[in-house]
Amino acid sequence: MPKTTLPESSGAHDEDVIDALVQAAFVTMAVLNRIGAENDLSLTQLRVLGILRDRRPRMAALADHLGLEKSTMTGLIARAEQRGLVARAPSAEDGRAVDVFLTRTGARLVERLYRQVQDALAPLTDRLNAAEQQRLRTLLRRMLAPGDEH
Amino acid sequence: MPKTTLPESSGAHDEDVIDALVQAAFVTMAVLNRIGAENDLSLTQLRVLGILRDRRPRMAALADHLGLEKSTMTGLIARAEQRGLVARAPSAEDGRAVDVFLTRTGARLVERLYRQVQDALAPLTDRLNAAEQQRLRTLLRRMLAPGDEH
DNA sequence: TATTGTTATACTCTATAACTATA
DNA sequence: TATAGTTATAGAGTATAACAATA
Repeated sequence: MPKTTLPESSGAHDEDVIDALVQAAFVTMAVLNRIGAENDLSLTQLRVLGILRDRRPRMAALADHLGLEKSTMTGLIARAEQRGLVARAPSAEDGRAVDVFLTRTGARLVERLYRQVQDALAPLTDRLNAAEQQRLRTLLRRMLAPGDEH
Repeated sequence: MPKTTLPESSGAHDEDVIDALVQAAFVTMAVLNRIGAENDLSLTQLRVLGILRDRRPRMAALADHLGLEKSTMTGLIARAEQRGLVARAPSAEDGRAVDVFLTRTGARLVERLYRQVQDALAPLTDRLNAAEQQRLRTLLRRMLAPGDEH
């Protein structure tokens, strides 16, 4: 039986794969969090921008995607809009709905953020050689694969 | 060149290992977040409890470990204390310092949370067979290994 | 009636700055 | 003087409840 799951539960235990996964998640999120902070963005704002990178969803779809309430999205998007990163426009199809999308400025920022994330995480993945990276990617993808669960 | 890093950047791209890592991190954090919410705990509170599982740090050490300000810790611990999960006691060695530790109730909760996390993530890791899980664990550990970076 | 989005309200998380007490 | 912790304050993120407009 492993003794640790929460990331800081100390060091020399017989961790299982779940412990390693949780630890990797915390390390990764810490990096994303730092990059966000350096750009005055919360993790949630980072995610919003990531979604909008290649989509133009409605408020409700955004909230759904993030697992947040509609009312939370209103504030989130309002703040991003005030900063000129995103914009809102009434939907053409549904008079009640509002589309959200990146501004030019927002799109440029997203590309910069993407490179920053790559650069910040590369030192970690580079501890593995090319073949190992490939194996890791394959395993993670299979683990995250949607649909059938066996 | 991969087109996605931020987790919701859509589906069928030629993701590299960093993309897979980030996606895995978001999925894992979503699970932790949900379990926290089901127990009325934020991710940060979850981390605090995890640290205290086998430690009795001072406020400053806790803040350091979490990458937060001392003043943030004060509120965090005060709220956990009001709920009876942790307690504070003046340090024996340093008249300025305050030790933090789990109460009996807090310790029981941590064990329950640990099992919940295991149960919630098992469906993901179980998509891999035993040998693959072992390989994944090894790769993640090597990637996260502290110290020498090659 | 049901859905989309916003507003009002309240609480947690977070940082900065100023403070107290001890070292 | 420097360090440990708290308090005061302010802003972001979050949810719930009530609401307006549209479907």
